[in-house]
Amino acid sequence: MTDVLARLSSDDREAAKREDMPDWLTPMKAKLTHEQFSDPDWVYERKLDGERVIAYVTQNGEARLCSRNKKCLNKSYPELEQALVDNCPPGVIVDGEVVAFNDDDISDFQLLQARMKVSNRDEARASNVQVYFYLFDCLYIDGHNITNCSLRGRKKLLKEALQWTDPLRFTAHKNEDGISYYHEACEKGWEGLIAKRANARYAHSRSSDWLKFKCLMQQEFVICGFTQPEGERVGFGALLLGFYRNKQLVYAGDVGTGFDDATLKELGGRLESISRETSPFDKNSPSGDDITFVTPKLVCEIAFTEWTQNDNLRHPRFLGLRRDKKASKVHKETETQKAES
DNA sequence: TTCCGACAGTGGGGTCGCAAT
DNA sequence: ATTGCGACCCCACTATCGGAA
Repeated sequence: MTDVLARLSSDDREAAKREDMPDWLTPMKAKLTHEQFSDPDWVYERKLDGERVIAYVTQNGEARLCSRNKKCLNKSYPELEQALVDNCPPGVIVDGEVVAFNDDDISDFQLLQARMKVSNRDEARASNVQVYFYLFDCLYIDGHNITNCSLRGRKKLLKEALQWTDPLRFTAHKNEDGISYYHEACEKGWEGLIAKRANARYAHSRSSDWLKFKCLMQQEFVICGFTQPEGERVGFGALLLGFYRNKQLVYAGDVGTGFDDATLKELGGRLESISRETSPFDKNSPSGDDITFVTPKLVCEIAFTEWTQNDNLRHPRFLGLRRDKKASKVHKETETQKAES
């Protein structure tokens, strides 16, 4: 038994499988849940909003960065490639998230997108968007595939294997109090938490051994129009959403999911009956052949992850109609409103 | 029998690059 | 030169089916 694996429990040592380093391991994915919990058999990590990257550091000491869909990302993050070459032993596969932070220290996907286009080291140095690689798992080390070992065992080997210096960061976790940590996370403006079953092996699929506790935003919007359905879809494609700012309707993007077939048909019929030619929006109205505008009087509840820079919703989904709210009272909830007459 | 996981299909914002206009 | 489209990232959700529990 090698020194590296000697640090594992006897069960984990048995689970480690000696084999050549694989070219590709399908990344494990988390399932979304709305029921948060505290359980001592689980650990809780900060959920970072960035790009998933699996890094292969070969026996020759070369680093290959792969996206979730097997695309090579070395050109996007040359400084991460170099950091892995310098600080990770050869013959290791690690799993993590590449992120960029905004001024409030919140992982910011829009900022990261500005960095994804970088294609060499000079450009990376010149970019003012700094990226970090938060590692949270180790799949292969010291000639062994350790995906059948427990999460705790893999994390232990991960922590000891690398020299932890920026831009490489170890993803810390809490061993208890999932619920209070979740509330803390949302107050800080984090994207949420990932809860992981501490003794679970690494599954090459979406698994309920990893669960997303996402912090959600939710508010009402005015339905201002709809798009035509495509393919087998019935009723309508998406709803055009708006809110009032200075008594003008501002476009907040579209929502196209969260409906079952019955709702698509029913609501689609209702929208047809209140359709109109002119846009209810202010001068920044969307336009297009497949858009039908409606009289802005129906209000719906929408859950989403965040506002984008253009006043659009990210990851929106329809929760239901609101009958108890007047359309004219719908504002962006983060904006302070003057009293309306 | 019921439930769960995997897939396909629909929809979202944003970015880039290339082809058609 | 501008526009449109697909391919990437990040997703949520519904409907369906077959196998596990």
